[in-house]
Amino acid sequence: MAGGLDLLRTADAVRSFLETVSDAPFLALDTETTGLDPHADRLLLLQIGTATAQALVDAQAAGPDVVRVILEATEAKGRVVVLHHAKFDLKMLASFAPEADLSRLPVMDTMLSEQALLNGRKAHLLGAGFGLAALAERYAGMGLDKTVREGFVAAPNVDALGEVELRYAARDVEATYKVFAAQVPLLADEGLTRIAAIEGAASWAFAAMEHAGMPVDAVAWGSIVDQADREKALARKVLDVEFKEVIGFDLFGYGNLNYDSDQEVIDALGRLGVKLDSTRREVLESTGHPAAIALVGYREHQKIISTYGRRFLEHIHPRTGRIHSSFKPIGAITGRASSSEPNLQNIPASSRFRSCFKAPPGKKIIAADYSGAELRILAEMSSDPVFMRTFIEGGDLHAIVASRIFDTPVSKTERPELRARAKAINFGLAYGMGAGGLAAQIGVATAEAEQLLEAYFRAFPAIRGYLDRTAHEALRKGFCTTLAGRKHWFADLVSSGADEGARVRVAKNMPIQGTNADMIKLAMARIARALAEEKLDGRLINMIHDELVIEAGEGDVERVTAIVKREMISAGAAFVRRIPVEVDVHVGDVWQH
DNA sequence: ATCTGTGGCGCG
DNA sequence: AAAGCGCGCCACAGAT
Repeated sequence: MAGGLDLLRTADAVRSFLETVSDAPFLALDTETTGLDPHADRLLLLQIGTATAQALVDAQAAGPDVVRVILEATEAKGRVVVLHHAKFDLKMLASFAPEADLSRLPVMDTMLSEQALLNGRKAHLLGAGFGLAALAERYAGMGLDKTVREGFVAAPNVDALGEVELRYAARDVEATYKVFAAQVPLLADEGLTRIAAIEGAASWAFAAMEHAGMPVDAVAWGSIVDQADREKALARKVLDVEFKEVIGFDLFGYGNLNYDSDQEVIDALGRLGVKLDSTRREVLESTGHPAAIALVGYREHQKIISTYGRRFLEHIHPRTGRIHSSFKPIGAITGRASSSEPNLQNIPASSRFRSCFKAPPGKKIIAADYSGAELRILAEMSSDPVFMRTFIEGGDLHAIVASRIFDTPVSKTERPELRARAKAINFGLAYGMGAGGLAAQIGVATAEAEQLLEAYFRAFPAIRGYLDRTAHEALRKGFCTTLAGRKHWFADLVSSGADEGARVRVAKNMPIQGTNADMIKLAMARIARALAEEKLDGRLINMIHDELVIEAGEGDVERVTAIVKREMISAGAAFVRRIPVEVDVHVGDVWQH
């Protein structure tokens, strides 16, 4: 239908069209919808094609069969389907064709590919941004007028669309195709083909996860907030007494000090003789002053009320009754995903919060997390013999490290305080922590922390050698890489004024944190695929960096659990090849470890 | 009345 | 009172 702007209204017509482009190495796909909410808005158009021929499909007329036709066309030819910001279209398609197995669609995503290509070197871009219009301009010299989109929101059906809207819809497919065609050699040159494939494959898992949402017990959650309200009021009374000498009171007996204002708090504490230039918790606690201690308690209640208060519950969707967070698959420069509106990756770890996420009747919640992922990755990368042996034979790494550094037997019961120090070093060193930081972390003098670090690296020279080598090499090359080949360039850090120390710490940490992200994304893609293939009642509902949360039907929970564990381990083993990857699983009625 | 940057803090 | 990394959300403060 090149040139023309006819609408295809049946799945058969789409099949015929796809036969005319069967020589194309890949297909581009896009949708136009009446809005952004897959649980409320509708699919209007589905556009598919190449750089030279695009079909516009009246989605409502053609019906969900059109998705099956597309799946068949890609599978027969072994072709990928390219989308820009696939997660959005896939969510819309999931509502449109609930019976279709979208995990079978071999997706590549031009937006995620671009983010992988520019990770850490965005600053040099003139037309910055990852929107399709920006990419079309950069790669194909095509101008796209995104304001046309408003026409779709107002349209009751495709017949209400004008020539302008249809032409725009076709150009989006043309642009997506051309952008990807231009990205393919760039991805190959940078060694990012594998990463782009993982991101594309995981985009359905992210889409399905957002679409499913998290089940939350609003009543139970509300009672936590109610309790925090009461405790905050009590804490305020205590604070008013502590500060009574230096503040005023209103007619109702309330102190006029705003305990949420750092400035006012610092001033008031100063008048009590406590001189501070920060109100961070450690600082307040270190003073030992009862007013400062009381502030710490007040802040805990205030944190619950503000960040995890009733506004959190406003994210419950009116139609599904669940919380549909928004995930950015590449949300961090390390390659980690991030979550927002609401952030489901920083729910307080205590069971009183987590147990509010309850499985509906007949379902269970599976929580599966990589055990000690970052230290295993460090062991893999450094080939440290003690780390490797400990993970291979199974043993308490923190205790073994402590025994070596302190030259005395340590276990969870024997000298546990030394084990705790070793644990702090183990985690801190991978991020480039210095003696000062370690001293603060474990509460010793800086000189003592220096000796500890020295003892640590004497005992594990391979760790120091690896970290120094990888940082040095990264700074020389201008980028660092994960085990799967994900790259992070330092250009943006440099232009933002980060000193060499900061860049060294990123160079040490990003490969570790980012490899963990590579692993779990590959696992997510494979899990979504396997669960669909086995027709099991199981779906991803959350991911928290090294943990996956799955909702499963009671009858399938054992098979789902086995698949989740198997795929997480095998995905980890794709990159961590010489160290066993372990996954801890917990099954229950609520989200818990 | 909004916008932006900062400090603080929840998570891994 | 941050020279341990990565996020997002909140309230405040100073700006427009």
